[in-house]
Amino acid sequence: MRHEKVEVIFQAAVEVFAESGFDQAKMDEIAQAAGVAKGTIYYHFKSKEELFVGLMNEGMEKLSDCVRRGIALKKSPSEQLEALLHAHILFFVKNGKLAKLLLNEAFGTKERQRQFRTKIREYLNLIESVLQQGIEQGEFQMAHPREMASAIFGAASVVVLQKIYSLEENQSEEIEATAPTMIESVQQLVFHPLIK
Amino acid sequence: MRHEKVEVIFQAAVEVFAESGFDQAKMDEIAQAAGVAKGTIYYHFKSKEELFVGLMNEGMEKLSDCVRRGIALKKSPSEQLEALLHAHILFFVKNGKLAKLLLNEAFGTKERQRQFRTKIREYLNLIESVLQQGIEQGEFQMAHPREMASAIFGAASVVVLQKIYSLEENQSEEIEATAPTMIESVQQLVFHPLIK
Amino acid sequence: MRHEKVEVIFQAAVEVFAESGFDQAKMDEIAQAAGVAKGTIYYHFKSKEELFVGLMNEGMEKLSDCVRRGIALKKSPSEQLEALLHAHILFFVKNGKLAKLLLNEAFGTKERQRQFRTKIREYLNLIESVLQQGIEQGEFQMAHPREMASAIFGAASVVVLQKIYSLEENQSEEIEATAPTMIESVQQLVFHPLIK
Amino acid sequence: MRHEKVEVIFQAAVEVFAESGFDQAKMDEIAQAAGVAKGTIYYHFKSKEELFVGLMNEGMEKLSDCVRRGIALKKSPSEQLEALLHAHILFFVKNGKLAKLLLNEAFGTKERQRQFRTKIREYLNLIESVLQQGIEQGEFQMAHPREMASAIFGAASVVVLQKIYSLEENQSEEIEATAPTMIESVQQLVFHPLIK
DNA sequence: CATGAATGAGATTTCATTCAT
DNA sequence: TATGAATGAAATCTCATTCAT
Repeated sequence: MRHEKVEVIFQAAVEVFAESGFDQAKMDEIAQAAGVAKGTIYYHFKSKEELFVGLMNEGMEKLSDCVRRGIALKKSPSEQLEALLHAHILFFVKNGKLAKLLLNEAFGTKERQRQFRTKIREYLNLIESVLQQGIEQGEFQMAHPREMASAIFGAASVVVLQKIYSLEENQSEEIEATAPTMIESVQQLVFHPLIK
Repeated sequence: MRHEKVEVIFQAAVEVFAESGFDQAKMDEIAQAAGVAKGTIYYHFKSKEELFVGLMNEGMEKLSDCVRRGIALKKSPSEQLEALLHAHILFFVKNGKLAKLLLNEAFGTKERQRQFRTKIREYLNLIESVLQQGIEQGEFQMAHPREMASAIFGAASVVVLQKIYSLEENQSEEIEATAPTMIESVQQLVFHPLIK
Repeated sequence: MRHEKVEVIFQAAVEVFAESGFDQAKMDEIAQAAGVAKGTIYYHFKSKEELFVGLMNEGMEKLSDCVRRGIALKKSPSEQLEALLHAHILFFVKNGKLAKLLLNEAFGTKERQRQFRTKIREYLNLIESVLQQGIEQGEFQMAHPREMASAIFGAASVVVLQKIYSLEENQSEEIEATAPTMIESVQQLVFHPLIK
Repeated sequence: MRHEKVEVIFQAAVEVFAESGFDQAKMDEIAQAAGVAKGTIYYHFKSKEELFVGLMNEGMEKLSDCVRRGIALKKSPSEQLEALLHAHILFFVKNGKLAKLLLNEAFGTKERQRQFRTKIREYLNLIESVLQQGIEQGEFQMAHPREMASAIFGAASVVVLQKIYSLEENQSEEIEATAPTMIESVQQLVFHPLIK
């Protein structure tokens, strides 16, 4: 298993990065949150950037794993897509910090952001491959699966993000209770026409 | 009309903020890009934050106006929604800088980000009101119009953002040519089931 | 003329660098000695290294100028060499700080040290050219003028350095009074055999 | 005999200190070069400074011994001085690392540097005593043997140092081949007038 | 004896902001 | 109005030293 201190630092770093964003996050704050000395972080990570990238990779990895597991149980592409949306939203609901980081830090021209987008690109490819299979098997019909993947990713992500922040402003914390509502909405968007 | 220098500063600031994000953007850089002295910015704006907020407000204002104009021409809610998506995507395609800022800086706990989200909230209300009207007039059918508004906003925004960055990485600049593809995809997502 | 603050910073920097060496010299200390804020140094110099290199270049320039002026008045190579030694030692006596920096920081593999040695190399070439002329005009006789230049440079420099530090340890400050002694010694070394 | 690990650490430390200077030398680097853990160095040496001082003392000791052995074989002061120069230069040629440390770290106000200079002072006394004997026995003639000792020391040391670095820049490694040239030059400087 | 993870004091550098001109 | 030199608070990162194992 990973070194104990590294784990603690990771935990703290997610919190702080998610709360403040990369630039506003202070290594001091992360150290304090982790209950270690600042130097300890630098003993285990070469730089703030490396710590961040490690975090991101792990986060995207977990999201991917989680979604893949959800998909694996299903046969047909439409069931798989349904499971994908379900898993994606639930994951973000349970890992709100990562959701925040995702939209806060995924776009931009810095190296760390490019690395991040590479991981997102991989995740989008996963979505796209489900769509593609649906098309091939005659279940789905669409002209641009790549764009559709982005759109679905955006819908499912922003729905959760927006909910997180609006609940935060009302100081309400019961986001998990709203998960079904969000899942239902995105699934309707994808599977049923809005128009009667 | 607005003071000439203010206009120049605004122009430069959008560029720089979009390219670097709020924190990494340097007042020096903005001043240089605007061709004025750093002091001049502070003569017209109280702080970096105020400059940013001014920018955001103006940007969201423009987006709102643009979308409202698109809607105004249409009668039925479904036509209005179609026009809204069309206008939204086209606006982001033509104002990529704002699109970048939107997702880069909209989420977070800093005061400027909260102000930003207030504007986004207003824009989401606009979308929601179209959905609501559709429901009332029996055109649309959905359980959670608020969540649906977020989802649609996310889909339309992320589709453009993802395209912008993927084209940038290929050093291709013809994003305008891809607008129809993106519009078509999001409109299908909203109006037609993916499933045959 | 050079900017006033730049001059002040230069002055202070020579003191501090000479006293502590490059690594032990603190920018804080230089700022305090100069009576400016630390940021001011960085407004005028990109880095500690750049400040140091600026200093070195100026110092070696002055030494070169001083020696060249001494030489210019003389006709024969032997008179020129005599004047060179005289000027060199007197310069180091009057600019002890530079003398310290010279031997403290001229050797090493860091970039700043390489730059420094380039300047020293130029200065050694000056000495060598006097020796060379002396050989060509039949005044001097030696097999290896390049090595001889180094040796003469070392003799004249170390004599002063050693004196500076030995006086410092006795807390005596009258180094100027000892200049003739040193000049005489080195000139004897160069022009007269030790052996009767 | 000295503890095995201590020997290894000493070896590594000379390398690293010579390459980087005292301040830039990292204990980590020394430990790695020695193939021991960092803690091990601290088991054998109280501090970085103590390690350095130990090194210096040993180095100057060796130089002294070497030169003394050279002198011991000769009778007359002039032959002794000749042997001294020969031994000094050869020692620096074979122990370039020490030569580098000598000029890099001998001057300065830090405690370790003062200790270092004490050793150098002793060595200068050795040179001076040869000169003094020469004067007393009527072989030499000079007004200031102390200054002359410094000058000779400087000449012999800088000649080698300058050669070391100039060969390094040309990535040539055959310094040993140039030893006779250097010895000849310094001996001419000391024993024969440059002037015909 | 030996280790290497952990520490924390302290250094360099950045940059929003101010203010005298 | 406009300027840009000056500021200083604050952030990242380094590394000698310690100490539990």
